[in-house]
Amino acid sequence: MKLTTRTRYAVRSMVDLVNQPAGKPSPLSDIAQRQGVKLRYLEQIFIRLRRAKLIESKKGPGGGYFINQNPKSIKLSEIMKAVGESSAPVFCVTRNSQKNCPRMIYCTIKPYWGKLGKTIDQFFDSVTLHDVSIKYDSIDPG
Amino acid sequence: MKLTTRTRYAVRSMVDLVNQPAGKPSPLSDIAQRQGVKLRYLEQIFIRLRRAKLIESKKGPGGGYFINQNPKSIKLSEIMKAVGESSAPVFCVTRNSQKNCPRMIYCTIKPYWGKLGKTIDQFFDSVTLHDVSIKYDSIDPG
DNA sequence: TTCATATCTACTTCTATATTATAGAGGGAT
DNA sequence: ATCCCTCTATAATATAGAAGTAGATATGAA
Repeated sequence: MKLTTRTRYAVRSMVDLVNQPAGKPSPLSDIAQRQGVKLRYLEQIFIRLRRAKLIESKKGPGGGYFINQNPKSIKLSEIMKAVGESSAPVFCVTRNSQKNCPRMIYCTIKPYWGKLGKTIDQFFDSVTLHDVSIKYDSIDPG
Repeated sequence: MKLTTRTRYAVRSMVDLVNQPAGKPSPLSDIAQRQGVKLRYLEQIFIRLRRAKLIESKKGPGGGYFINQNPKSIKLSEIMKAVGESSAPVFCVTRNSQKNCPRMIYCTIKPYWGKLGKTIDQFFDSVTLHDVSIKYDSIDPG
């Protein structure tokens, strides 16, 4: 049950942006260097983030990417969605592809995969960009 | 966040075994046919399940695989573990590989990936083979 | 006009998963 | 004893999707 690097880089880069001076664009090359990620790869990720309106961009010298909203208002689930990561643990629990599985009528397992997907969804919905940007205080020892 | 086919086939095949006459070995070729999975692939999965003592085997004519314990006592987490699926969403939250990530000292995200992993773990720990073998009664509409 | 930046499209490489293949070991039946 | 059925083990190959690379273009500030 691994996350893709696209997702991980996306979250890391968003945290990186949060830590930059507010309103000041960061060139992607700087972000790539700070995060130790190849610029060309990060480009593709940032285009998605921008299209999802999670970040804004400014072209030309002095340009770059920046966040123009409160990190507390951005959920991880939005970042996931922007870069195309799905929480569905199997293909058959997403709405579109239900019809493709010939077992769906009598499959006794599927409802549990659905539950798992929802559990994961709830996690991503409950954690904000702000949360993952600050030092974690372990309240519950779970 | 997809499950591998190895995991899915493992769970499906275990359910298949539950539905066979108790104590009577099922030849793997039959299971493969019923499940629509290639025998050669299923062989590898079943060896792992047997090594984990989740199932037993009998060689020779009339032999095959069978379950010799209560499906209520087998957790999905045991099946996952047997076939090598991990709930860790990123490599750095498993104990062994912690040392490999140079960011672990100051990374503010990692604790949340750890939490996600635990959440997934809890799910797999809370669902038994019996659960996924019977028709699901949706009690909570969540 | 020049340069720094983002944006877009396409292509290549890589790797884990999935699949196939080959050989062997054990055991029941005749 | 021999045969065939079954599991067991390991190796080789194929595939798909992720990861990474490249080239060309658009935009805007100085």
